[in-house]
Amino acid sequence: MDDLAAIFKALSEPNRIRILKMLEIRPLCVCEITAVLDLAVSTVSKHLSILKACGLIYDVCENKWVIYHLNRRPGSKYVREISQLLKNWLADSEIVAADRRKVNRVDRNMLCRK
Amino acid sequence: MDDLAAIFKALSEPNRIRILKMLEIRPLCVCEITAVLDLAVSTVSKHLSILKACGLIYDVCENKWVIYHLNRRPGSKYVREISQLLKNWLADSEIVAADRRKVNRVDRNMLCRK
DNA sequence: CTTTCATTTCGATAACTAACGAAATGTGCG
DNA sequence: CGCACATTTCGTTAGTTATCGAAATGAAAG
Repeated sequence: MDDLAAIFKALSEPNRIRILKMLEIRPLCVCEITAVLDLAVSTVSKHLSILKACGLIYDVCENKWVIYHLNRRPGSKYVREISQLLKNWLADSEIVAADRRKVNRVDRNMLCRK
Repeated sequence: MDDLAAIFKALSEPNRIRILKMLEIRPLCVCEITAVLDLAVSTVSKHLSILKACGLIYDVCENKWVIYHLNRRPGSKYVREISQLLKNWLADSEIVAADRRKVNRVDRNMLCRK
């Protein structure tokens, strides 16, 4: 019950939904997500930790980046079934479409090498 | 997007999930739900207004009671599909089982006539 | 082994939420 | 009409959350 409520809570924040919809395009590092959402890095990191804590996403260290992936084989049946619904939703959302265009333009090598 | 987030937020509160699972048994008035959850009436009324605002439940005035019903034909596809999942979940939850036993014992005529 | 830099953690603040009791609302009955 | 009573609204309080910038962490590269 509390597990389930925690999953719903994770999904109750529009910025976190945007992150999940972005990750459907491709795995992303923190700085790429930050660039798309236009929030402070620490804020994005916190959102990611919440999504990760309930199993919606997972992360992999790669070179100097932490790459976040959509979890396509979740252990929890709640996560599995809700993720499946979410994948089919918001295809017509203008915000999601705009985020995805930005995802295609953004490149961690450009963003982070100063 | 914000609609969807609002639905997830409504579902992110354990007491509100309990209310939805109770309403699967039968429609209930505010005082019956209050008796089962053991919260202040005003708190329960607020939870019900949140569930109603996003279309998960609806209410009907009947005599001196306001009877809340699970919305089994939601207009929103989000509500429809999430409700369907929720109906199949938490069957094994001890809290839900206990609430449902209480629902079967509770009677608005006994509760409210003093 | 020190510098660089992506990320996380910390500390602070403002906004929001759940909870309560009391007051207001509204409905049915005498 | 006016009373009884179920429900909602209001005002308050305590706890939580989203956000930021600064400091800490940790890993790769010179």
